[in-house]
Amino acid sequence: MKTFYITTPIYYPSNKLHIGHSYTTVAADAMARYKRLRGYDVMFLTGTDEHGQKIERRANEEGLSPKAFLDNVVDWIKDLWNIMDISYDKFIRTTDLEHRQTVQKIFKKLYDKGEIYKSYYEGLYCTPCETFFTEHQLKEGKCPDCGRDVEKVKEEAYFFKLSKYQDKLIEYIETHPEFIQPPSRQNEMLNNFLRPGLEDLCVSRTSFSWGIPVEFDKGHIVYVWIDALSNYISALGFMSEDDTLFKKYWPADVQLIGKEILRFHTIIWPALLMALDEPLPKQVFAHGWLIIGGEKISKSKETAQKTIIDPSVLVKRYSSDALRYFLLREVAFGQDGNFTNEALINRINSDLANDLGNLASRTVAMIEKYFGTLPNDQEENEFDPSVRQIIAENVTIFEENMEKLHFNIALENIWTIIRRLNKYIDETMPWVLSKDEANKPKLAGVLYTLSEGLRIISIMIEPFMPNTPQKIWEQLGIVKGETTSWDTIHKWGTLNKNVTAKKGINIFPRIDKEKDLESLFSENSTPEVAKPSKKEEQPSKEEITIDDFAKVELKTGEVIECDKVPKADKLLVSKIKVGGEIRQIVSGIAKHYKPEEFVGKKVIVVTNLKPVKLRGILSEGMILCASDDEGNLVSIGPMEEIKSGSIVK
RNA sequence: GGCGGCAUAGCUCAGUUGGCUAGAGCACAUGGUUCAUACCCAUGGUGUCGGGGGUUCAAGUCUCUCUGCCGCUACCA
Repeated sequence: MKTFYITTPIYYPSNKLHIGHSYTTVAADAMARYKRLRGYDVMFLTGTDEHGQKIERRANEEGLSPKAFLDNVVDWIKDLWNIMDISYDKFIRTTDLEHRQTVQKIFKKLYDKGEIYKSYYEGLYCTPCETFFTEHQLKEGKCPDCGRDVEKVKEEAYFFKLSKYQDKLIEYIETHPEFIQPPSRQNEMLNNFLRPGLEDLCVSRTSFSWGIPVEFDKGHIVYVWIDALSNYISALGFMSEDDTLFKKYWPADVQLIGKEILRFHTIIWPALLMALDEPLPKQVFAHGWLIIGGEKISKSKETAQKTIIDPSVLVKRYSSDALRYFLLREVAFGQDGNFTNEALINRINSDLANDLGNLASRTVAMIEKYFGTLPNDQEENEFDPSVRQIIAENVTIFEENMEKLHFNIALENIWTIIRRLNKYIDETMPWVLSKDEANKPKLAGVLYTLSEGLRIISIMIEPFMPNTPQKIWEQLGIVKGETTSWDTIHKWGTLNKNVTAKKGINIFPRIDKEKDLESLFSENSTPEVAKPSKKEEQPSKEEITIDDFAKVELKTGEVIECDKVPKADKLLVSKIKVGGEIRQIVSGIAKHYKPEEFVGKKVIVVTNLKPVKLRGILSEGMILCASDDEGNLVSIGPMEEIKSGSIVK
């Protein structure tokens, strides 16, 4: 039997998951279900990445041990996948004993092979500039900014020889165009990372303890790269006593990821596998993001506040089938797309209720009304050939699109069939046929075509909407089995002629959009509303004493001059009058302030910060700014008049 | 700044190797229909295919250039 191994990333459960995580997982699930229907032996893996400093800190905040904190979140996640009908075969947690052991073995093996070596965090350090540089950043062996000598600074750590794989990776990507999908991402990786050159990768830390210790050097913790990435093979028992699953399923057929982690999965991960002498996944597919509320300035906040993104709320309200359909239909897989509750309801109403639900409803109603059970005596009509042709064509294209993970087009193919059948009813006008007893065979033929069409549709939607097919089958008297297998969608006439229909509840009821959008919020006292999810809440820092704070010298000042730093997108260089002196400060605020509008601003300046050079320009201090997790930034100044140069404390 | 991508109907987008009157869905309008979930079917766009040059018998499709967005990347003390 052919195997199919598909993975999602393992999610970082420092908080609850949101619609974006559901998106990836639903896509993987649809693919897994599709392949199972096609007769593959499927392994579908998802899970959680549970180590690291942030988890440690979050658990602390909650007053729990990391493990106890994680168990709660993981239960929540599994519940979510349950109500979303995610049919994963295995859920891996990086805190699983088996995973921890495998990671230690992998680390050891790489170390023994000389792929990992102990060294020092050996930056080439320019002391005046306080900056680490890599070899190729240097200009003639000197600091590229100030031209002075650099020195090596050391800190003990383990390194993976990533640089060694640079050429192999380039060659692999160039000779395997299907490896990185969509193709546009290939250039990104080649141009930005591979061709400029790779540096060896630091794969251990000594700065935190919540993680997997390096077996032979306990002070070191395996850093995220090897810990998290190897889940894809540790889940299959790689390097364990029983590695039959690994032998059976590896290499993965598709690894789905969000585009933000492309680099790890197309450079570090393959390099690790090369170092282990294991084959690379056949494909890494980076899908886009669901944008909440969009980028449009005027509307963004309002829309974001009015968008519920907690998937469990949406599932309870609209059903998992509807949400799953929407996620994969609305946006081209691989591109970014907008997510709004309104768009969701629109899709449910027009595609699911009006087109599909209503087609089933009217078909069943007519069979029930005119026959109850269709007679054997059935006659074709002039429109049948074209219906059969549309179905045959779209079934074929559908399968091609599924192979390419073009879910939205695949769904469109199904809806082309649905529309054709709705049209077919108008063409054949069964209610007219029903008025003449002599037309009964013709009428039965029409209703059979509709039933058979619905049967085929119901099978095609199964990967996307696992609960809906059964509802259709029940109403058409179809029993899951031989007439619902995948192959039969190619065989027109599989359905027995004596279709017996029994009307049930509406498969997809229409939704009153206006009312629903309102109640979506009133019913949920604390709805999980949209917030850009890419940046997590800033964790609070360690407590400090007043003496620590006193080390910082803050003074008021005024911007008297401001210009863009050439060749830098984010930097502005300002002259700030602080009391009697004038300081030059470089700040990364060009995205938020135009130089001319920054002039005249009253600001607060950190005046005893060690000067550094940024882009070759001396910066003597720092301007205080506040920034939120949505990327907004404002400078902070005195609220009322006060003499320039006043101490702030 | 470097590399890459995108700009097509009110909205979301398709448009293979350049070739007949530029498409789909949604929304809107008109007509039809009543089996059905106020649904379905039909019809309806004068769209400068972002602006401007060029190649060609022929360009949304190739090339140059300008403009505007986006992604990755460096600089955010």
